[in-house]
Amino acid sequence: MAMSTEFDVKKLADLSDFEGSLAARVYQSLKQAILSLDAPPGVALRKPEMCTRFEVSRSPVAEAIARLSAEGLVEVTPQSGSRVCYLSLSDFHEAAFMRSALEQAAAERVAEVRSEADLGALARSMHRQKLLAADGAREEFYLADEAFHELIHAATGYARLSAQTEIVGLHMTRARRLLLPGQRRIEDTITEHQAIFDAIKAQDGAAARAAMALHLNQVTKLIDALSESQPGLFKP
Amino acid sequence: MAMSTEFDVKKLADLSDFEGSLAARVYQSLKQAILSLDAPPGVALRKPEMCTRFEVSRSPVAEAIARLSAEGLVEVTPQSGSRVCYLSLSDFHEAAFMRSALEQAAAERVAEVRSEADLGALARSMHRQKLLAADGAREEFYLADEAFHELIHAATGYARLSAQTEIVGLHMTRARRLLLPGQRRIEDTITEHQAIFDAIKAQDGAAARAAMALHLNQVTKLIDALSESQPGLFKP
DNA sequence: ACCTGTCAACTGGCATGTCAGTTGACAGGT
DNA sequence: ACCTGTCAACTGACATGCCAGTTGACAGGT
Repeated sequence: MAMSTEFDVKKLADLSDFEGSLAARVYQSLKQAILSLDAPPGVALRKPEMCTRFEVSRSPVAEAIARLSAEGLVEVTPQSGSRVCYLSLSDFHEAAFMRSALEQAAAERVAEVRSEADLGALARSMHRQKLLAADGAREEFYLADEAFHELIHAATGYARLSAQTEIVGLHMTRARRLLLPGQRRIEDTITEHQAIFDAIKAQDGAAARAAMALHLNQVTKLIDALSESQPGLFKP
Repeated sequence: MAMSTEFDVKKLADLSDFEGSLAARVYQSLKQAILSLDAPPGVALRKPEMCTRFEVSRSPVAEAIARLSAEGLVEVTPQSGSRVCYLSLSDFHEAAFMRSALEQAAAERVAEVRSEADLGALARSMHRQKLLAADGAREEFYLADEAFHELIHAATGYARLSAQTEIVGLHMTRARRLLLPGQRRIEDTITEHQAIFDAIKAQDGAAARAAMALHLNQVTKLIDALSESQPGLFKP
């Protein structure tokens, strides 16, 4: 079959990699596995298996799965089972729409209210991205990419914005893992980030919004192309 | 003291008013109480009290509080207690920012993709709002107001948008309860809704976005004025 | 009157016991 | 071979038991 229905719990990150309550750590470990597609869409999440894997009881596992269910990454059928949600093109589009709405608003606001310190942090991030791209450090560039967006969220002065943006965009983040970014896409990303940065520097809110919209729309284009070349990747 | 620290559990809605699992029902009942300010900010949520009130065990109550904590309505101090979050002007502004971002994007999209059926539903909603306003039915108008916004969310075709908008805007919704809308505000609301509707009808995305921004900004203005006239309502 | 150390009552986090609904394998009839 | 009724194994939901950390009242020293 095209998609495995089993899931090796050994791939789950150890709880010691996270902090907080046991339930919070189980949640983070599972979310990481789901978003990285290590836990493939459709796979059954067996609580007893998780309990032995993490060496915890069912309580923290149940709470973690309940939270993932509330966020739409896991679907729970009462008295039957829990499984990782299938990839869905409509879920992706919806997540992309909501995330884009929040990020456009954030970029526009940051352009208007940014401090010199914010601008400096963003400039350092741009510099770092270019260095990593030149080194071909793809994994680190991915992290720097995310960090750039988080810097923009932070510069709005809204503490919860980053977390909320992540939640509404979860289905986009997961689908994005299907794309293996080549050197070309990395360079395009930097160009798009540069446009956002320039608009923020110039305190041009409308331009920052437009540049952010353009940037996030690239992922949508790539996913749409992928779904056409590989029908069956996404559920109806 | 200005704000009660006790909370009469008798004000909680019965679980039979909701559907789903016990945990889901407890969650809805508590959320309703928090958003309506029946559960005043800062009040301690005592689990044993809830258990006797709802006649359930601690499990569903714990899950409900965990979810409210994840959404930011309740703050949990491990081994100490859980309390309803205090009203915060910054939380309000943040929620208003995020909700406005999503609603502006929704209004813009609906203006562009609306069907005739969508337009008809919105027109009926406008008509109903005017009738209720003429009757002075304030509580029903409040519900019709919310329904109008939900119709716009639904018309985007994005199934989760409405729920996500509600979540990111929770702190705005709660603070809004401090405002007792007079006849004047109701008429202003209708005027603002009409502007949104007209722009959607005219398929003018930019106008719909602007009208929605203007509409939601009114609440911010009123809350800001309230916080100035009554300092101490909001925590630092 | 004011600090301060003690301790009992309370809290949330976690482990575990129990139960009813779901499901899939399988036996038996067609 | 196919349909079908049965049932055992599994699941999630909920109840309950236990423990450690927190807190506030209070006694005793200053």
